[in-house]
Amino acid sequence: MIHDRMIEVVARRFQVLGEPCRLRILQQLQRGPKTVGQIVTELAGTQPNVSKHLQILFDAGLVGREREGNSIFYSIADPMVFKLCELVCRSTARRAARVQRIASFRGPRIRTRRAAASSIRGGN
Amino acid sequence: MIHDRMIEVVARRFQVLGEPCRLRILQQLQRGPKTVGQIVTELAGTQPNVSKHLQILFDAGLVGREREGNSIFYSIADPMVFKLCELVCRSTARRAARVQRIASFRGPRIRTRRAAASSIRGGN
DNA sequence: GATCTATATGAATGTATAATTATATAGTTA
DNA sequence: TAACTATATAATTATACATTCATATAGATC
Repeated sequence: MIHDRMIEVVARRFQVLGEPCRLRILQQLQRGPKTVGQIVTELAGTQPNVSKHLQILFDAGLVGREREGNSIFYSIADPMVFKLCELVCRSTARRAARVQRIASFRGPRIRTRRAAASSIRGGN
Repeated sequence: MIHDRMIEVVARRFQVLGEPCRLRILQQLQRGPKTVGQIVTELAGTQPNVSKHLQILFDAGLVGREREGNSIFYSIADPMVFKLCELVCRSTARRAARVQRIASFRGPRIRTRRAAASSIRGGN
């Protein structure tokens, strides 16, 4: 059970993780610290864009940074993110299997009462 | 390690969870299935808004629904979300403790080289 | 079938956010 | 100090998204 203020904080965290670019950055950092330039190169993004995503990740406490000469090294500050991703991946896989079996289904408007009664929770 | 296509899927999941209203809805459903009307009342939101959030949660496979007469009962379809929230909460608490100790810190621009060398990862 | 209740959906609007371009800043080296 | 490298930031634009209001739909009851 979560406080009302805490909900906003948790939501913000999820929101920060809800961007493919940022997940890719985190994935890259999983192997070890990297400079902005390295990330830009490997991700084939623009430097300002990557820099902003890194700032957002930093503000969220997900990555840390350290200057070394001219470069700045970013690194994973909270390995929790990988556990999160693993959980989501597992659940996604389960869901994919379910969808395969049950096939696509649009919503309750189409549904007859009998169909509703016979279907299982989470049924699409 | 995650596929490139999978990253988009995972990001979408996080994005769906990155909305306070939706987290509140999920929290309500944790105690058991509820109708849209019940959720609207307890959340003090508008009916169309809650309905849309429910649709998004449903499309993401996080909740299921079943019609019962005139009402539609929504329920948790994937309890994984609560594990996710728990992980985030724990990590947030740790981070809060750290921030307390280190105090506010704006970014690397202000930082001298010495400050950078002495600080720890994730240091704000 | 008309009306009522519960829920979903479409259109309009405001707001947040990602991407891009141009520029500023910090540190290094000559 | 000037030029150079690496990174951050400001301004702009485009797009996605949440919210609201009005309305449509499905089922129940009369």
